[in-house]
Amino acid sequence: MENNSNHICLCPLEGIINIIAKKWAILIISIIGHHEKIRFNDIMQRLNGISPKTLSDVLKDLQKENLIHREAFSEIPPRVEYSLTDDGKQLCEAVRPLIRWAEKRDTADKHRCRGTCHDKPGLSKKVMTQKKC
Amino acid sequence: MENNSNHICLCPLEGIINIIAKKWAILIISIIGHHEKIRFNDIMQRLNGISPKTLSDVLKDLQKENLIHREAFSEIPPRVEYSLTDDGKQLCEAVRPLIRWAEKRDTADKHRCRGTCHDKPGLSKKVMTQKKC
DNA sequence: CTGTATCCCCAGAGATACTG
DNA sequence: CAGTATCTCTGGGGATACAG
Repeated sequence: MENNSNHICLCPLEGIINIIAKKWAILIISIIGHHEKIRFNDIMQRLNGISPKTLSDVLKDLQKENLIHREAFSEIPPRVEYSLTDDGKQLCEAVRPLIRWAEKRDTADKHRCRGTCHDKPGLSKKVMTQKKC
Repeated sequence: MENNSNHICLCPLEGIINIIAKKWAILIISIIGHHEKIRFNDIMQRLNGISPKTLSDVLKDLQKENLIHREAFSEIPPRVEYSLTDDGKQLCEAVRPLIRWAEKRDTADKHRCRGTCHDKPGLSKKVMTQKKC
């Protein structure tokens, strides 16, 4: 790749960085993106170890960014379903190459993700430990 | 249906999150990716306000991740040139849809990027080609 | 020119307990 | 079930000065 003609403006990136740089945001977007609708606790379980507060925070952020949609049912017990907005779906798509790249890199380099995700030694603590692969 | 039929593996995401979630990482990757080689201070200027320490930190991270290549010349004054490795180039490609999405969103929504990136003081003309919004 | 070496600060992430 | 309410604490990021 060389200095190709298509320009790039880094300014918009500042915006998305505030979104995707959130530790859990991409994860959550991806998870919701792979379900039409998904409930709070389901997300939480899939994120293995996220605290409800953190999840709640990110969820609210994503709502504010108009990336996810929140639908609450006035039932007992309460039920809330999250889904992607159109913007969110587009983001999810845009993120997919990134995930592919990560997967390729991951398996090519060290086969980290081979069903042993639940006990990975020595991964940085910033990293979440996923259990399902 | 929520458990096994439709899952994606989020484990690889751990890796990339530690990379792209760094506030400046994607920016830097993109900047380097749009130059074959670029020097420390050039990056710094384009990042409008990053401190040398922060830049240095991220740069080292990216090196460690084998995403960028660092070539130092034993000259006086010293010269160091950064470029993307193959992995870095792939990442740069993978990130592009994200940037496009961000651009689209940006201009559609609020036109936040109104030329602010055009007039950073002290930028040389030759890099202005990429600064088009 | 290309970085280190320090010091500081606060937002983000976690843990836990509690509520509508 | 779906979240708040607190409290803590770490480390990323900034500023500044300095070194090779």
